[in-house]
Amino acid sequence: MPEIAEVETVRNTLKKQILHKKITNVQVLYEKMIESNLKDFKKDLIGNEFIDIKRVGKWLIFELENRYLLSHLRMEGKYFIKNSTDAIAKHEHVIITFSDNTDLRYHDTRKFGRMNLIKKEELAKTPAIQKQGLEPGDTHLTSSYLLNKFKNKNLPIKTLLLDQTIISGLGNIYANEVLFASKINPFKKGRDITESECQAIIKSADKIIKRAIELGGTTIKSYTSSLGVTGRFQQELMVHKRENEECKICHTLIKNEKINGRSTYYCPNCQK
DNA sequence: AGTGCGACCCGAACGC
DNA sequence: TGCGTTCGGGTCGCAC
Repeated sequence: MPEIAEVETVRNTLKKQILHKKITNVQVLYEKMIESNLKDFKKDLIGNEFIDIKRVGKWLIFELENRYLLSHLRMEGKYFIKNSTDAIAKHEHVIITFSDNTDLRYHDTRKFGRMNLIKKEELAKTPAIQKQGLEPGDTHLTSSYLLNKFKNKNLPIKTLLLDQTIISGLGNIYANEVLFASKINPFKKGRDITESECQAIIKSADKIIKRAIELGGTTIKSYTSSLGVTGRFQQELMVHKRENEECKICHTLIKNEKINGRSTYYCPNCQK
């Protein structure tokens, strides 16, 4: 399940593989995946080339001369490079063919991912992009910024960490890990979060994301990035998916409870 | 405005 | 063994 570290890994691997190659064909096998006009999607891609790949939060942004192709992998979206002559595999929904007879293929078992081809000037007013908050590692992400965002909130901190308009890029796995590293109980209300807890969140989010990127992300279920790289961060998970296993710090059993419908793993002793 | 929750998907895991 | 049911994950949009 791609989070910011996975998306960054995909971005880095794809940049080495697909830039400056002429697009000769586009096949869309699952039309609902494309949020923009389908005919324009094909017409505006064919004959052009990707000149860069950027990222905002969990959104991948493929840059063309006049357009941006926005791509969100949601939980299980993956990109593969294959030969155009290879048979189309199950769950391959969008196939972009280059003039050297290789394909960029988007694969998504859950069909949750979305793509949107927009004119460059539309990027700033595209809601999904425009409302993204600050990323871990951004120097503007300070404790006063977070305190201000949390101060009137009655929602649990776990839910607030998943709100992309506050911090951009944390998903369920890293939200659980960040709270453990910060020694904060996931049920604690936003308005009760202190300045030093904000500092701890900023520090651990940055550290955990950097480490996860270093290790190529976190492989849960079937997730692999475009080069078949297997994320090794999973081995470093302290609480996520470790229900009823011992806390690696104090040996208390890790709990799993739902917060706003999302599995929340925490150590009831370390995170009081 | 803030909050809660169903819808979108389908493979895996689970219950019987 | 096989069938039916439940779950999960990020985001959006709607209801309150």
